[in-house]
Amino acid sequence: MAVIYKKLGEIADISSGGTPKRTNPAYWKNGNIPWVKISDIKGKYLEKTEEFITEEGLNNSSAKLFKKGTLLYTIFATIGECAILNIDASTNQAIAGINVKSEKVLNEYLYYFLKSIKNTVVNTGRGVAQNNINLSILKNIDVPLPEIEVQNRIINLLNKSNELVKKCKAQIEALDQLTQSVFLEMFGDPYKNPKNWPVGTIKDITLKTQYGTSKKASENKGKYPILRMGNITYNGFLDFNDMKYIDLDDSEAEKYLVHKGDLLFNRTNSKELVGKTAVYREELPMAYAGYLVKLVPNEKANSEFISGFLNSKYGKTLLYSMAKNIVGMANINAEELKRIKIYIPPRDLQDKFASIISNILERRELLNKGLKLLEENYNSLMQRAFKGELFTEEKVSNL
DNA sequence: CGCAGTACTAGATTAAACCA
DNA sequence: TGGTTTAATCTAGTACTGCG
Repeated sequence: MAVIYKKLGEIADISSGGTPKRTNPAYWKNGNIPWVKISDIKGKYLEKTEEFITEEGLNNSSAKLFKKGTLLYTIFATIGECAILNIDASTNQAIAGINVKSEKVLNEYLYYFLKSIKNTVVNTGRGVAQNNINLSILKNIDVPLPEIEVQNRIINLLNKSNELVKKCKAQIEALDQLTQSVFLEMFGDPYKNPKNWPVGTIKDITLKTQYGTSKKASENKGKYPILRMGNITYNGFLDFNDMKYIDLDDSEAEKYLVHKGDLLFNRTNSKELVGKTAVYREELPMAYAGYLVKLVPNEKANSEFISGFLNSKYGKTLLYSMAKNIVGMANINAEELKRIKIYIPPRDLQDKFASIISNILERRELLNKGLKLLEENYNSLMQRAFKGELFTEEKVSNL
């Protein structure tokens, strides 16, 4: 039996909102009507917003009030994000509200369907500086409409698959937390130093520091991949997606290559991100850019320990307070980095910590691979479900 | 004349280049 | 090396324009 298709415009009312004048405080001050912006759309359900507008603002602008249960769909700048309203709220013109009016369509079903065609919709976007799609594109989308029972099956299946993805992410998150708690357990609170380790500065455990190369990197040409600030994550990992390349002659290679066991430190960035620190754990050396500092520890320290220290809550707070914030950019130079006070536990204990970390990282790697599979599975289920490959009317009636 | 559509403006943030 | 300036990018918000 062929699945019936209907236009989204036939099964739902679709309209977008508009922003009340920001210059009129009467529209915004002390408002109690939730105001949804694109950045509020994060998960499947939208529970709360950052801003609110007033009754007056709602009535004197093209802002519209959408009821709980409305599907929100972003149509401007960031296209194709989608969520189900779990509260009554108003939106701006970047977000369309889709109100299902046919009882033959389940809200969640439509939600998953819209997610499954995101790429197609995004590609229809037009615009000079920013892309946008208009409401008629939305209204023209063909929606496959199987029986409610089939819709329910699809919803359940995708919910389950999505749940697995979420759980896996939570496990990875937990492992990252574990790194922190292992550090605290082994060495104690860095501020109180309950185990009375000798105290010194980072300088005492540093063999040398070196700024990276100021050569311009190229998109694809060059002997070495080059690490830039974006490659260090806030959590202290290296992200090798989005690499550029560079050539170094032999005399520069020594200075501007980072080797396994070295520490990388981001000296310039916005105040929050200054001091991002990660251990370089790869076998093959890479180049690194001038706004990163390479720190090679001496015999007293293992870079995993220093990284654990700087990535601890204490370390993050300290770095934040140290960053000199001038015209939006903040700095911590190599000298300041080396002046940071740090407790110095025995080297063998630090090495033990490093080997635990390496175990955790292995497990993390496995989980990441698993996560990738789960996500692929989720996406492929989504695609197949709406092509009618998973459930047909006959199959359901036989079950 | 109201409203949808979209070009334009602007702010926040991040990344990279520059210069003493 | 170190710090400041500039560029790029991403996203939110405003305000015309033209159509029904």
